[in-house]
Formats: sequence, structure tokens, C-alpha cells
Amino acid sequence: MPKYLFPMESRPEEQLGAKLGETARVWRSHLDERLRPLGLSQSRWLAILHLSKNPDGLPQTELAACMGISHASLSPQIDRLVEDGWVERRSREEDRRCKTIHLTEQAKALSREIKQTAAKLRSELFEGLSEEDLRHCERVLTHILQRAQSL
Amino acid sequence: MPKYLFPMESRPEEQLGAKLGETARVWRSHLDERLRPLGLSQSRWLAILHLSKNPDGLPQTELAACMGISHASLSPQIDRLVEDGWVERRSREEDRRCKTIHLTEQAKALSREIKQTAAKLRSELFEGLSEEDLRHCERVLTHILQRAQSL
DNA sequence: ACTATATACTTAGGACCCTAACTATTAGGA
DNA sequence: TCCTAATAGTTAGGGTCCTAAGTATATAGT
Repeated sequence: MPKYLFPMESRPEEQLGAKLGETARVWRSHLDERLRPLGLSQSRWLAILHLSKNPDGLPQTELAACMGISHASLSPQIDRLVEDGWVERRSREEDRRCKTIHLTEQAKALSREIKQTAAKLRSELFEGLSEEDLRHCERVLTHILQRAQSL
Repeated sequence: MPKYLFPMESRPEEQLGAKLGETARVWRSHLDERLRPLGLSQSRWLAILHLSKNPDGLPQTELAACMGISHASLSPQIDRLVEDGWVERRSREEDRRCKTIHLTEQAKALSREIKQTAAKLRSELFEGLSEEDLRHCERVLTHILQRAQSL
């Protein structure tokens, strides 16, 4: 814990970046901790969540974009998920470069557990905040995100 | 920067977690990109920033806590920062287990550049948002962070 | 003083991320 | 058609993170 802050860091908006990163990190590590008993790490549950929204499967490049990681990082990750029986690769007839990723049945059950756990944590974290607070915060984040993606 | 929409969850508060993570990630990767020409990666500039707020140095355990990483991860990181001449380790007389980390003079100049770059990016990202928006968002994040740390 | 516990740091091994370079396939233009 | 550029996925090498175990030093109980 820092003993004091610089004068230039005294205005609240100058701490927003650090606070944003810290909050995201702590949130994620809590969810990670609760999902670890299921044998899931962040990249695993994130992939399963996204795939559960796309029952027809996703090409690896698209899945990587959803998860916010590079396609190259996804590739070995998929290998491990296949090994563990949670997803399968399917070659696409109309474009043989492309492979789509699909959840297995057992992973579909898992995805329901993930969602429940995430929802429970979320409700714990949001305790004491109003709908309006959350909506406002979400709008500000959306704005920042759009600005960032336009740079 | 992957452009990715949020079709996953319908109610706005259910997107907040994902949006929070995404925003933090994109923000950080922009800052990383701008600081890379100075030879800095995230963990490097983060360490330098925290040390610049503590001119009397910090024990490694405390610095790791500030940065949100484990003390074990920090150790080799410090090795590299020492190699590059940005910090130095000092043994503490009154407790020889403990080593405090201090910025070198050249890193102090660097920390000013880091702050300027961070401030410029921040102002670009905040364009179009009011002081009130930022303050509100910061309050919500503080609340969530406190809830998370109390779990 | 002596021994057990706690603390600060380091090391080892594994997971996951990135960029760059590579292979295979598809699409487009001379 | 043939050659080039673009696209999907994989592999290689390096950086950073984690947990667990190891070393050195300090503290506390007897």
C-alpha cells in the first residue's frame, strides 16, 4: 500500500485507470477461484462461455476475437480443451482452411454451472448498488471502450 | 485491437463484468503500445510508477501487493529492472531478510514520461465524458472493489 | 538459550499471452 | 490460366503470471 499519492494524482479521474484495472483483476481472480474446483482456468471458462452462445460453432479466429486474445494463443488452448473433452474441432467443407469449434454435451452442462457461479458472484459484488448506478457505469465504460477502439 | 460486440448477455448489468475486463484490457494494451518504444512492458512501467510514489523505496512484498502480483513473480522482474539500470536493491540493516527497491535517477526521468503518456491517453479516452460521469463511475468501481476485497 | 514458527526473498515448473514466421487454402487480376 | 495477395490455422521463442517448495533471517514460547 502506497504511503501517499503525488499531487498530480489527487484528482479522482486520474485514478480511474488504475482502479479499473484493479477491479477487473480482482473480479476475475474471484471467479477463477470459484471455478477452479471444476478444473477451469480463466481462458477455459471464457472459451466455454462464448461457445455456449454459439451452438453452431465458431471459427477459431472469431472465438479468439470474442475472448480478446490472439488467434495464435488460442490454438494450443483449443488443443487442451479438446484433450479434456470439452470442445471439438470440425473442418468446414466449403473452406478447408477453416475449422469451427463446438462444445461437447458435457461442456454444455458445465456452461450452465459457470453462468450460475458468475451470476452469484456478480450479485454479491453489486450488493448496495442501484440499477441506475450500474447502467451509468456501463455507459461510461462503453464510451471509453469505443474511444479506445477508435484510436 | 479486436473489435468485439457484446451479444452475450441481454440485461445491462450482466455485461458489466465482461465490459469491465475488456475495457481494462484494451486500455492497458494501448498504454503498453505507447510505452513500448521506451523499452517498457506493463509490469515494468507499473513497477516504476509505484516506486516513483515511494522515494524511500519499498520492500518487494509491498511492491508486489501494490502491483497486484505475487511476490514470487516480482522477484525475477526486479532482476531484469536491475539489469536495465532502472532500480536497485538495498539490503536493510535492521532486517537482513528484507530488501528495499529504489528507483535510479534515470528511472525518475522515465517515470515523468510514463505519467505524461498515461495522462495523454487518459484524456483521449475520456473525451466526451463529464467530470460527473467519471466520478460516478469511479464510485461504483470503488464499491465493487471493496465488496470484492471483503469476500 | 533453544526450538518452533513466521517472514522475506528466490527458484522451479507449468499455464497462458504475445509477435513473427510458417503451411495450407482461397480469391482476384493480368 | 497463372501468379499474387489475402485468410485460417499452427509453431517457435520470449515474457509474465501462478503455486509450491527452498533458503536465510527474525521472533516467540519454553
